[in-house]
Amino acid sequence: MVKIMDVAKQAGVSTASVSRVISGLPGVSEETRTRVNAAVKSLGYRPDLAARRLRSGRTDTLGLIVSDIRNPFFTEISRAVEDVAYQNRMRVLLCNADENPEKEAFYLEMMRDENVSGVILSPTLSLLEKLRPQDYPFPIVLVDRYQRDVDADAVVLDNFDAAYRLTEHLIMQGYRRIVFLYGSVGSTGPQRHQGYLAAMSVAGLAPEAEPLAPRSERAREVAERLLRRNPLPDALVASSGLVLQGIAEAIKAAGVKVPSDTAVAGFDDLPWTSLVTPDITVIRQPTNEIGQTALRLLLERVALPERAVRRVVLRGELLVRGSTQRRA
Amino acid sequence: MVKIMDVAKQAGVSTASVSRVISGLPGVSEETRTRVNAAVKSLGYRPDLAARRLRSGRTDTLGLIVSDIRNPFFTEISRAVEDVAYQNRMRVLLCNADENPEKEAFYLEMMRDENVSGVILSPTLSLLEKLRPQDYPFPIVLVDRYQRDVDADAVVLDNFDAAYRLTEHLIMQGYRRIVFLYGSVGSTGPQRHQGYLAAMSVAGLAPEAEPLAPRSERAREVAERLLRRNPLPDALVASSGLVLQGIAEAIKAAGVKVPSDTAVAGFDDLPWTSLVTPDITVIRQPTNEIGQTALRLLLERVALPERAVRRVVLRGELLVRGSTQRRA
DNA sequence: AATTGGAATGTAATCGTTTACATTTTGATG
DNA sequence: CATCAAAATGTAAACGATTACATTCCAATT
Repeated sequence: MVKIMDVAKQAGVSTASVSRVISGLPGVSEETRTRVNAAVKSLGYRPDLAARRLRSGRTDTLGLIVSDIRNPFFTEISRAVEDVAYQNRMRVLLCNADENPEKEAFYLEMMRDENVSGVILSPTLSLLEKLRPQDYPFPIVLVDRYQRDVDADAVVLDNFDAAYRLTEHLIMQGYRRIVFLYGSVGSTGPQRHQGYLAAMSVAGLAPEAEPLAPRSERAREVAERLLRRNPLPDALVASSGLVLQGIAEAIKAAGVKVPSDTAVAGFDDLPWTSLVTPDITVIRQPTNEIGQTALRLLLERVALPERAVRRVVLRGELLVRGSTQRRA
Repeated sequence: MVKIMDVAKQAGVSTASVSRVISGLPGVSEETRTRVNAAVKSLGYRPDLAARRLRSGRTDTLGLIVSDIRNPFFTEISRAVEDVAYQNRMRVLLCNADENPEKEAFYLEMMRDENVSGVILSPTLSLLEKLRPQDYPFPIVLVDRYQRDVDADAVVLDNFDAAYRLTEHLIMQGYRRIVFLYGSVGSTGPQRHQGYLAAMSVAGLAPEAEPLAPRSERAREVAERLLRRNPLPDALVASSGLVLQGIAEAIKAAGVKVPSDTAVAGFDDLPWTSLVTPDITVIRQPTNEIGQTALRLLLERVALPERAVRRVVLRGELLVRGSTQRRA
């Protein structure tokens, strides 16, 4: 393995100069710079990261802990983060907590050990409720999930507003008995539930909501039960892509006509929502922007640790499609 | 920051003993072991990874470079790999090459710099064609994509067989003019194409295939063109989930009846394939098994670098659904 | 009681950089 | 040409662990 000393000898300079050149520090003559670069290239020198990190205390590494990598929402965010990090030549440690607080804790410890510069995190509710960012030696940026008393930068959807508009849309289309199915273990589900309640209340309609575990199987069971009613509910609204999938399965199994028997709407513009017949009205989340913004916030925070906490709230986009056509 | 020296003092032993205890090495009395562990706990000591890696040359880190994280196939594999790694308390550096050879090269260099113990890689075709695993200081396990003359462990689907069986199924259902749409820039597309050709040839049918760039938009364009024909093709078969999605979009836009006008089938059991009407016949890849096997192969290779190269070929599962019902 | 071998423990060198500090060089100025 | 500040360069001390090697301890054996 070729070391910095070999490069120094080859270039006829000291190791300090070599270090300065490869780290892009100032105070090196143009002459030495080119000599060193030549030596580096000719010897194929690559600095030892471990040594460098040990001495400098820096790692140029960020952590990204998502709660479920299989959820396309987080996949998109990961890609966006990854992409911006690549442009900044930073490393990203991507971890999948699988909605499991134990794994989550393990990975946060790992981030500490790895001495990362910062972490982007979509916490489980259990963590969110007790999270104290100041207990960690690195800044944390929350994505997707967030609670008002947590003292960390965050970038989230305006969940209340999005659910409100989605519900409002259904009401304007003539639907009345609108049932809201939401994942109750996260923080987004309940927030969206509030938006739904508000819209129903403003319209003077009676709300009916079904909290459930955020698994598509559970959503399917609940939806199947609802679809055995007589009369059928006017509309079923899902608080997430997963719940929406469960509803779609139940609808297909029950042979219910959409939207004439029952309308359907939900969150997350997953590819299949526009492939089924009829295609489904959804709130699209700006995943790309969420990911990019999160990384930007994190980098800024790393640069200015004392700056005030910032919260970026993004607006969802209502994509009106066939599943919520105006009631005859 | 508390260092190994502090722990040693607290426990009344030397740094060497502390090191042995925390590394789980033999040759330490039960007595010291408990004393050290107590000191570690009471001081909240965490060994410095950089120092440890510098001195020991080990990193306990694996690399996973997928070609497209947004593709659910790779997401599933990532999750499986992650999961097994978590159980083995190993770190995983997950990178997304985005089907971009430049990014891919960058990440491979990064793996070298990070001194990882091994890498799981789904290479772009461009890399696969010139890949020389022996040029890298770490073992490489290929997933999904592979070529016979590459000298690396690999775990892949039996692409030929899967495409053969899928085509054969269509033929037995009474379809004749079966068009195969496949991504021609990867290695899997062409392999599946071969399976299709073989099945058609055995049945004495004239093959017709459309090579295309592996983007759903391209697949959609091609499918739309095919669906303007008169008479319509008997069946459209996709070589991947992405291509299948394009076909589904085209079918929906053209209002073609499936399977009475044209049948549809493809690869990858994506959630939406069973949500659309009719649901679509596909080959399911054992993603979980692929990921787990890849990691297992890698760990074994790390342990026994000289063992002969191994190639695990897994069988796809044919899921027969409504889109290929027997021709009237 | 002396000897011996193995286990337990300790000492100190080492991993390959970065960087504080000291030194030399350079070019401008009086 | 002496002086001086600024720029360039070099020397050597960190960084915090692991580990080769030396030493001590202990019980068993002669």
